[in-house]
Amino acid sequence: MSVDFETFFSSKLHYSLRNLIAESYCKHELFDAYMLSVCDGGTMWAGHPRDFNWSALEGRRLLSHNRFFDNTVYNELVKRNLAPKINYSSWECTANLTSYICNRRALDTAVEFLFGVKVDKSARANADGKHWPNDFSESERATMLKYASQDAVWCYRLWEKYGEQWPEIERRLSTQTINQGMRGVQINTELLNDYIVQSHEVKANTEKVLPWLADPEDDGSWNEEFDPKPTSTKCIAEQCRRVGIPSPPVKSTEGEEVFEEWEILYGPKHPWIAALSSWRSLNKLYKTFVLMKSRLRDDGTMPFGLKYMGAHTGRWSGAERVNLQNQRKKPLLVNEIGLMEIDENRIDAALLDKKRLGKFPGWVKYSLDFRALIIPRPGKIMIVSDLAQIEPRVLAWLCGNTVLLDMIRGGLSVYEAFSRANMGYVGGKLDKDSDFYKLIKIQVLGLGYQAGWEKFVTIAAAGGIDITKDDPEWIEVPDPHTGETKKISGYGKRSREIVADFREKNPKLVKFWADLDSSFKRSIGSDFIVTLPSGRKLSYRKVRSSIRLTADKNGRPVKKWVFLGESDGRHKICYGGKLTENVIQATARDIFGAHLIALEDAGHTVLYSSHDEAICECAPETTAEEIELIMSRCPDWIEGLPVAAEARIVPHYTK
DNA sequence: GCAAGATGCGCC
DNA sequence: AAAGGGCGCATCTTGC
Repeated sequence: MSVDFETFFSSKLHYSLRNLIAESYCKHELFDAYMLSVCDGGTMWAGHPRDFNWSALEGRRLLSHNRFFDNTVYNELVKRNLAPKINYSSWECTANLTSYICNRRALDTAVEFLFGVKVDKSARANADGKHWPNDFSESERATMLKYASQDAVWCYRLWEKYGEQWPEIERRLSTQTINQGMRGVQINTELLNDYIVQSHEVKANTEKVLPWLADPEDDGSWNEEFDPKPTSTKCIAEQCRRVGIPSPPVKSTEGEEVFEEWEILYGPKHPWIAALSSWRSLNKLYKTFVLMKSRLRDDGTMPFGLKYMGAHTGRWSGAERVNLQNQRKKPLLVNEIGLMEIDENRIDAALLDKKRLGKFPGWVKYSLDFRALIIPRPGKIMIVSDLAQIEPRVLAWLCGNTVLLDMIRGGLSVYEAFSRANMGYVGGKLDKDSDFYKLIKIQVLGLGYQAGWEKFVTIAAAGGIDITKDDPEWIEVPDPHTGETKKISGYGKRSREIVADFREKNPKLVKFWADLDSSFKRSIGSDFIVTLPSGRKLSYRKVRSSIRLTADKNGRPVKKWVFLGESDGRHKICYGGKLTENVIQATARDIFGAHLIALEDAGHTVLYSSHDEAICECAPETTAEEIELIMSRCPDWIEGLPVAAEARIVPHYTK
C-alpha cells in the first residue's frame, strides 16, 4: 500500500525541504500535512489525513517514494495525536528502489525512464506558500487531489513492476539506511556549543586579516567599486593589483602545484592569502555546527541524511547538508594569535603530543574536532571498523591474481605481497617506512586503474615521493622519421619506467582493462551493462563516441576519439581503467553491504557508514574482535577473497 | 530574483 | 598511445 503525504511549504518563508531536514520541517510551527493519498493497486484514496481510515494500514507493507520524509511526517502526526499508532509490517522506499533499478531517485525522472510517461509535477509547484484549503480555488483543490493520487499510484506501480528485481539484501540495506538517518546520532551538545562560539570567533579574527573586510573606516574604495564579501574573486583580484602581485592561479585548471608555488611565493608577505583559505574552512565548519544545533532533539541526538545508492557505483552518499561522510579527519587547531594554524608539520606535531602526552602544546588555544561531536548514546559504546585495502584485494580477485591472494591470506600485507607476487621482489621482510615500500604502495593504489606517467608523478607527489628528482635533464632518442639521434627533455623518465614496468609485470590486469574497454566500445549505440560478482548490474547507457580537441606537447590542437556512456544523467568519458575502477568500487561496496547487514543480524546498531567504514553503537560488553570477525567475512559470491578489517572501541567518532 | 556555472573544501 | 575520480555543499559571479 503506497502512502504519500502533501504538506504545506513556502519557498518565500524558506520553509521547505530545501532548507530543512524532514524532522525539523515536521517539528516546525508551519507544519501542516493536509493531504494523504494511498493506493494498493485495487483501491485509491486521497483526502485529508483526519478523514482517513488508518486501520486500513494495519499489518500492511507500506510504500513511499522517499520513505524518510513520509515516515517522518507520519511520526509527527502520531506525536501530535493527529494519527493513531499503526502496526504496519514494513515500510519500503521506492525512491531507493528506483535508485537501484535505474539510478534515478526522483519520482518523475524514474517514471519517465521506466514507464515512458511524463509525470506532471506542476500542481506541487503551484502549492508553494498556499494553505489548505483556503488558498486553493475549487479547481486547484481538485487538481491537487488528482496530483496526490497520481503520485501514490506511480509509487505503487513502481513497486509492483520492479519490487521483485530488488534483492532481499538491497531492500534491507535501503531500510537500514533510512532507519539510520531517522535514529540519528548522539551529539556532545556541550562541546557543540563551545565549537559554535569558538569557530565564530576564529572566523571573525580571520575576517580582520582580509583587507577588503578589515577596516570599516578605510577610504571607501572597497565599498565604492566592489562588493566586499569574504571570498569575492573581484576583491582578491583587486587586492593583488593594489599590492602588485599576480592573481592566484586557478587550482582546478592550472593545478594544485601551480597554486602552491604562488602561495609559497607571496603567502609569507601577504597574510590575507592564508586567511582566505582559512575562512572557507572555518565557515564550512561553523555553518555545519549551527545547522547541527538546529537539528538537535531534546535527548541530544540528531537525525541526518544518507543516500542509499547515492553514487553510480552504488556507494552511499551524504545528504541534507550535514554530510557525515566528508567531515574533516584532523581537528582544526587555533593558534596563539587566534587564527587557524596552517603549518602541517606544526599541526601533526601537536596532534602527536595530544596522542602521547594527553594534551596539546601551549600554542594550541583551541581544537575544533568535528568527529569528537559524535558520541555513543548513554550506556552504549562506539566501535569504528573499516575494511583493510578492500579495493586492491577485489582487483586481484577479479583479475585472477591467485598468487597474490594466497600471499595475503598467508598473512603478508597487500603491498608486501604485491612486491613479491607481481614485482619480482625476493629479499627480506620489507620495512614499512622504507621508500621502496612507499613506492610499492602508491603503485598499487595509483596504477591499478591505468594512470599514465604524468598522473603517476602527481600521485607519487601526494604520497610524499618526488619521482622526478633523479630524472636527467635530457635523454637521447632516435627520431622515428630520420633515424638520427635527438635530444628530448628527460622529465618523467623514472615515472615512465615505473608505469611501463608495472604494466609489463601485471599482464592480467592490463588484459582486464583491455577487455572492459573493448566490450564497452562494442556496445556503441546501445547500453553497456556489467554484471558484478554479486549479481548486481552496473549500467552505462547510450554509449557513443565523439571527437575531442586536445593539445599535443607542442600545444598544437589534436583530434582524439573518446567513448562516452551515460550515468547519473550525464554522458561521461569511459575507458578501460575508469570502468575497472567503477567495477572494483561497486564490488567492494557490495561486500561492505553484506557486512552492514551481518552486523545488524548480530544485534549491533550500525549508526552510519562511510564507504568502507562502519560506525557502530554496541552493548558495553561488545569487543572490537567481535566486530572485526563479522567485518572479515567473505560473501559466498566472491569465494576465496581474503577479507580483513580493523575495529576499535572509541570514545567518539574518529579516524 | 533565480538558475547555472565556476571555484573551493572536505572525505574516501 | 594514453586515458578527467567520486560524492555533497557553500560562496560568488554571470546571464536570463
